[in-house]
Order: sequence, then C-alpha cells, then structure tokens
Amino acid sequence: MRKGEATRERILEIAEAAVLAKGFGATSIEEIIAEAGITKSGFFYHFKDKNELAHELLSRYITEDHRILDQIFSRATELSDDPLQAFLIGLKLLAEVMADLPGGHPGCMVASICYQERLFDRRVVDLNREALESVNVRIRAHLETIVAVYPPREPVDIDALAEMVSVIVDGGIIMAKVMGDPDRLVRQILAYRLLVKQLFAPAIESAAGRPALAAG
Amino acid sequence: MRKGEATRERILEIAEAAVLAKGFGATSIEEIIAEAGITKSGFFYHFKDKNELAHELLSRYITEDHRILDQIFSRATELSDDPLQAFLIGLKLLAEVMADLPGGHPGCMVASICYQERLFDRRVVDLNREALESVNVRIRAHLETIVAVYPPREPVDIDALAEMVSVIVDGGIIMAKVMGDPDRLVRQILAYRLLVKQLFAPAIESAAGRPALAAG
DNA sequence: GGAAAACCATACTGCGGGTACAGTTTTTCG
DNA sequence: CGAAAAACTGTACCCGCAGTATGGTTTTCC
Repeated sequence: MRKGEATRERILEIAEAAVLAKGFGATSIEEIIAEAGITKSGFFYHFKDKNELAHELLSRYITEDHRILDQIFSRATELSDDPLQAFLIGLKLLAEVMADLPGGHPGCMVASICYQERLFDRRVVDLNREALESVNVRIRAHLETIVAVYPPREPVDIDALAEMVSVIVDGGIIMAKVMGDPDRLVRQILAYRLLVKQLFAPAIESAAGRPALAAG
Repeated sequence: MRKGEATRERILEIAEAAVLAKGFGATSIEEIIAEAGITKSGFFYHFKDKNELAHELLSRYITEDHRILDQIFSRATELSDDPLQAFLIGLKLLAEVMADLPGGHPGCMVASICYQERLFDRRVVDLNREALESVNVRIRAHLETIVAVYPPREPVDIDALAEMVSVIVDGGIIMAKVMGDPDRLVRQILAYRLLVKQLFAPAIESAAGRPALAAG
C-alpha cells in the first residue's frame, strides 16, 4: 500500500521531468518505465493510460504552481502595505523565481498540453482551463486593490491586465525556448512590471516625489 | 512538372489547415493523403519525410505572416505621420486581423513547433528562431522611431518591449485556446497597446492637450 | 498465515511513420 | 508523334509506441 504510493510518485517525478524537457508527445511510456526500473505491466497497474498520467501530472503541477504564486505574493504583501508596491515586488520575485528554474524553464505544462489537445480527453483540457482561470482570479484580486488606491490614468481592462501575467509567462517561455535564451522570460516579466508601474503611478510626482515607486 | 507543383501545393494546404487545427503531432500523413486523394507513395514522392513537410509548412507560414505584418504597419504609417500614433494604429489593425481569423486563431505554428521540438530537426527549429527574430527586429525599428520623438517616462528595455508583441500574441493564443474564447487574444493586444500608449504619452498634457493620442 | 497489493513475463493488436521496389500513367518537350 | 522524365500507384514490409490480455509471483500488511 505504502510501497505502491512510492512507486507511483517516482513514476510521476520521472514523467514530469521528461515532459517538461521534451513535451508530452515526445515522452514515451517505455522510457519512463526504463528509468523507473519497472515493467509495462507495473506502469499500467498505476495508471490506466497515458491520459491518466497527464491528468495526475497536470494536477500536481498546478498545485505546486499555485503554491509558489501564493507564496510570492504573500511575501510581497509582507514587504509593503501599498498594494501597487506589493504587486510590483511580487512581479520582481516572480521574475527571480523564473530565472532560477533548473532547465531554464518549466516548459509550462499548460501550454504543452494546450498545443497537443488532441492527445488528451476533456478532463485534462478542463483542468487546464481551471488552472489558468484561477491564476487570473488571483492576479485580478491584487489589481483591484491597486485601482482602489491608484486610479489608472486611463480606463483599463483589469481582466485583460490580470490575464496578461499568464500570457507574458507563457509567451515568454515560448520566446525563451525558441531563442535558446532563458533570460528572455525574465525580461518580459520585468517589462510587464514597468508598464503596470507606469499605468498606475501618479502622473506628476512620479519622477520626483515618490522614491518608493522606483524600489522593489 | 506543373502538375507536380499543384499536387504539392494541395498537400501543403491540407496539411496547414490540419496542423493549425490540431497541432503537428496529431496530424497524420494518412489523413492528409486521404483528403488529398493520393497514396502514401505519392506523398513521399513530394516530401522525403514529415520533417520536410514541417519545414515547408513553416516556411510558407512565416512568409505569409511577415507579409501581413508589413502590410499592417505600412498601412499604419500611411494613416499617421506620428510614429507613436502609427504604432498604436498598427496594433489596433493587428487586433482586428487576429479577431477575423477563421477558426478563431491561427494556432501559431511557431509555438506549435516549439512545444514539439523533438519531432523536428535543427533546420526547422532554426527557421523558427529566425522567424521570431525577424518579427522582433521589425517591431523594434518602429519603437526606435517612437523613442526618438517621445522619450519614455522611465528608461525602458526597448528589446523587451519589441519582443513583447510576439510574446503577447503567442501567449494570447494559448489563453484564447485554453479558455475557448478567441476574444482573449484581441483583448491582450489592446491591453498591450494601452500600456505602450501610457509609457510614451507625454506626462502632463496627456489628458488635455493631445486628443490625437486617444484616437486610432 | 492469508488476503490484498504490487508487481513481472510474455505475447499480442493496431496505428502511424517510414522504406523498398516494381510497375503504371501522365505530362512535357523536342 | 514519340520518348524520356515526371508523377504517381500498389504491395509488402520494418519499427516504435500505446494499450490489452492473461496468468503467474513476490511483498506487504493486518
């Protein structure tokens, strides 16, 4: 009972690394079981098919993702009471986390699955959608606390601005991967940060009066 | 000679539609030849393997992509002499083009290939990189004409800002696909547009003095 | 010690990419 | 028109991979 759980975990870890490195389609069950030192029968004892593996993998990944995101932004709100400041600090922390990823990028499993939808059933695709949506909701909540204090200089689509975090990360990962330069993702996040800062920063005293806005 | 070229084109068109709809991995040669009404031998007469099909497909797609982009921004510079205005108009046109795509999205072949790199050889991956880079160069050139006239309110990474167009489009496509809502991509482009506008718009007289900046 | 859990071994189906090769039709060009 | 080249067809086959079937064996836990 315990033993089985351990093996299952090992399979998931091996699979996660392989999928993030090469994508789902390019990861064969045979190579997973080879690395795990088990047989095909062993694998199918734990997962009825590759779809179930994908579901479990995505589920784990999302949980971890949310954990990291919450950690980053709770730390950020610790560091500043000002909502705009906190958000900007959070983005900087996010950029740092992304810079420190081992292989240079997590490959973003969400996008990896998105581009091979046909390989998966609806449960996986739905889970993918829920994951993205919940990130959007989190970010949006932060942005709303900002607009309450700093009216934007022009009416802005808060939903789009919130979604833009995921969009920047996913698009940035693609850019980083294609260019072979992990730093591109970091630069994208920081560029987004600067734009948000410009949008909410008070117009007149931005340069002179509020040195805090330059920090973070 | 002429006949062969025609068949080749037909294969490419069928393949393009299928790949954009379902991704490369999910598009089998067998379904392509079935739709084209030829045999396997016929297919391999034109393309030595799936890789070569990918390369040709990507090459075509890139050419078309650049054509559209150039058309958009040359039209935009026709409509306004002001570089910032022209760029903002260009982004709006881009958003409109993206909104009008038949299936709701082109699927962005670049990203589709990016997430299944192992399926392709270096030539395809390199071509992918060159395509992205050349878009970046184009956008960057526009941005430089802007900063020459409108010094940004804060030092900004022009390269990152230029890359952000591709990033927003690729990330936006993912968002749109996962959410099942093509409009998300459009909103992302418009949000980017607003942020750029805010960044370069003169600080004081933005609200009052320059009505032109609100247009486009 | 016995039942359930956690496997192993083997053999097989089916799909898809790709090869080999021999033959046939169609087109083009002199 | 006729011959060569181009543009295919047909068949048969190999390989890797997902997935199934089935029956047996070892561990683990109570």
